[in-house]
Amino acid sequence: MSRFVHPDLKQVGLPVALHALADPVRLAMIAKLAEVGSLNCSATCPEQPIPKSTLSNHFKVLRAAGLVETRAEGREMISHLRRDAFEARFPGLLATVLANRTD
Amino acid sequence: MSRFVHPDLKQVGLPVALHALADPVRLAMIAKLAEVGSLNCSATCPEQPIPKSTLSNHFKVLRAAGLVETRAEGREMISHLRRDAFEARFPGLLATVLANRTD
DNA sequence: TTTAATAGTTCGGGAATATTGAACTATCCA
DNA sequence: TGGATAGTTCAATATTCCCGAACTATTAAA
Repeated sequence: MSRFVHPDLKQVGLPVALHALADPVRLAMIAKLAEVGSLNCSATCPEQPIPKSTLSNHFKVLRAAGLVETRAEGREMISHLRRDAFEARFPGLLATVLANRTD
Repeated sequence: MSRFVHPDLKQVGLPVALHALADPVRLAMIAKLAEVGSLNCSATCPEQPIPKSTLSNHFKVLRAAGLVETRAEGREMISHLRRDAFEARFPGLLATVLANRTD
């Protein structure tokens, strides 16, 4: 279990951020995180049965986009949105995307 | 030259829209269209030398996302943003994305 | 009317990405 | 200690993307 990479948002470009948001599974994960706050990895998963390795990859994409921060807590990996940092870098973007999401 | 497909925006999902926006070249194209109005295909192209076939593909993606409408005019293909329709489907999204774009 | 030039599309194959099963690490608990 | 749980990493497969080459359609020139 190596440490996770949480980039400074100055280094995140808009295309990377949009790409991270442009996936139904990741959108569902982010919506759930926005709703609930912090969640462990598998609880963030939507209804469909997503393999663990795929889910792990989705988290990596979300972290690389500066959307999510993950910390180890016991054997769980707890993730939460980097709301303020992301908002500071891309004002209004997350809120607009979430508002336009249809379940 | 077949006719272009311009979907009803009701059929366009948020991930498709975000995916279309999540590319530097397409973002530049859209920014230029937003600025100038209507443009032919090659004039929409950014500075870098993008191959014609690639550019053509980018337009197909933009059309599929409901962002752009293309009509044939002589031997040119004139494209313009579907501003109102896109805004009605995804309120605030295009404006927020364009506002967050750094040249 | 050919012939050439322009503007872009379509097709196909190689390059780049994404997905996922299997093996692994780390932690907790009995 | 051993087993169960939580998730990562790796490597192979599947999918998507990019771009050259060939094509269509229109305009212009010879």
